[in-house]
Amino acid sequence: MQNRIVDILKEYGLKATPQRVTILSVIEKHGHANIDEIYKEAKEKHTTMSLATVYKNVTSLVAMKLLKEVALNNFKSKYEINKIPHSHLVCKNCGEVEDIDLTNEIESDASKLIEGKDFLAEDIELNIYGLCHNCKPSLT
Amino acid sequence: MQNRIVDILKEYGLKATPQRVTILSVIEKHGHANIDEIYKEAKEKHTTMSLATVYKNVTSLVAMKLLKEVALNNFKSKYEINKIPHSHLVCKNCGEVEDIDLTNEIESDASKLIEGKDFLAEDIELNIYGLCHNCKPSLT
DNA sequence: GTGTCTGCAAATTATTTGCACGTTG
DNA sequence: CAACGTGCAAATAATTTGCAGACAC
Repeated sequence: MQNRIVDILKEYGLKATPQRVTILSVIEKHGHANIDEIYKEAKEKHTTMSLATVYKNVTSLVAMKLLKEVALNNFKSKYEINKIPHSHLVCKNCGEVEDIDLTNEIESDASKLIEGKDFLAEDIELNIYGLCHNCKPSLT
Repeated sequence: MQNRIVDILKEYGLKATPQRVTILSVIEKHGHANIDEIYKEAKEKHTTMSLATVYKNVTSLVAMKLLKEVALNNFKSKYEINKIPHSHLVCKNCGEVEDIDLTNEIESDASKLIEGKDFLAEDIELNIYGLCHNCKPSLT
């Protein structure tokens, strides 16, 4: 598991420092995490971990597309491992993000939408905001 | 035009201060604007306008759903007048946002996606990231 | 007239940077 | 051992807050 991360980092020409590996494994474990969540949890493994290190790593890992930012209404951005396109269920109450499959249908509908527009589409992002299974009962 | 904004504010029980009306008309004029853009342009009409006033107004107008936040990867959130659901073309290079129609097809595909999930969907948000007509020629 | 709103300044929070030192490859 | 990465502290940027005076209604 850690080895897989180390291998991926090497592919990208990045040094597999323990801090960096920890940051990635925290994100992978949770699926999605914001800077503070990453910092808090990574610090448990690595008491010396600094917030600046989290920022620097997340920024560079996003730049090389190993991570992907998930910008959210009302909440701080979360970060996920960049994998095949998928969509998100976002809880308006607690900010939790859950992945769901992105069917090809949506991609093809999206390409219909931009037909005739002078725009070069690269990624499609579908976020569905609502209430997750935990928050729904208490708020409805 | 300004009158329409004044009427809407009254409906919402908000005082139609010149600052607030200006903020809304700046957003309406541009379609989408972030805090700094709103501030900069509103300040031209209203030399005394403070950034805190922009923040306070945007926050409360979003809370009462007259405005809607558009959180963006890599850029500061923009704000738009909250109108019927639609999608966005987001330029990765310059951050410009353009509206496109959200067809019902996408809504129905989205409801298929969440079928069987224990999640109460409220809004659907589709953002297509790529290069706008201005940035495309220089970057491809 | 009064309750809301503004503008300012200060406080808080978020993010970035520079640099000396440590570690990976 | 060379390049890269870390941790700390300081700098900068972003956002929020408190409060006194101004203004909408």
